[in-house]
Amino acid sequence: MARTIEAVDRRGKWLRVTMDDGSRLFSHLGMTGSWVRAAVDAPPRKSERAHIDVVRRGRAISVRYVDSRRFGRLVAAQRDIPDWTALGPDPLADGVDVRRLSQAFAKSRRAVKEILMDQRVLAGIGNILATEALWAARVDPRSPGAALWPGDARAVATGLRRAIARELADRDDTFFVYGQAGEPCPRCGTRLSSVVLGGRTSVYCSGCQVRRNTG
DNA sequence: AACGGAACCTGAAAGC
DNA sequence: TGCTTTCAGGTTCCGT
Repeated sequence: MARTIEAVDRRGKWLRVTMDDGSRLFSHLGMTGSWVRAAVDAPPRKSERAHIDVVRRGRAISVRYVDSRRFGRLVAAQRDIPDWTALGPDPLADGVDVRRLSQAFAKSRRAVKEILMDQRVLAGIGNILATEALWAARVDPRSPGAALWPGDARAVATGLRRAIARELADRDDTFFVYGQAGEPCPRCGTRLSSVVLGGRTSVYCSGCQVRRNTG
């Protein structure tokens, strides 16, 4: 029953644990999930959904999967699952390719923010990064992908890289516009607006994020 | 195929 | 104080 973990890797919001017998474990944290290390004999914490006991350098450790909202997923499989294989490039591991972004935008009339959050285009871009990147690029999140101007893909790519870098630096969860609707735009002072796209709140500045339109 | 909207869950915060 | 409503860092499903 005991197996040896051969590799742990991440792609976008998915984590993959590969065992020496080829079996795999996939984990997605959803909105509220987390993995927490604990003593093997520690009682389950609130909202604990699963646990894995491992031996590392001779010491037993328990890793607990906690997820109050239960949107996360934990999947055991013998091979890679479609949720994993369908993922686009990972921005950190593979970089953000301007041409790929540009092509994804060009072939879709969906709002640019929804395209950015499509995990097949880039893996791991969620509401925060998409919101921050479009603000940085001065692009209105409602703009149809196919209506973007030349140079927009590059600006959005740059915005994504910056937003990711900021998140990694972790300034105590401070964002330029995410969660700041009603506050002044840090760039031009206009009151930040909010609109729902694909069921997700999208904050943007009507003053400096220009809407691209077709025709 | 593509789009908007609801559904899936719980809990913290805001509103009354 | 306490009950109700709203909202949340994500994804999937369903009807049009």
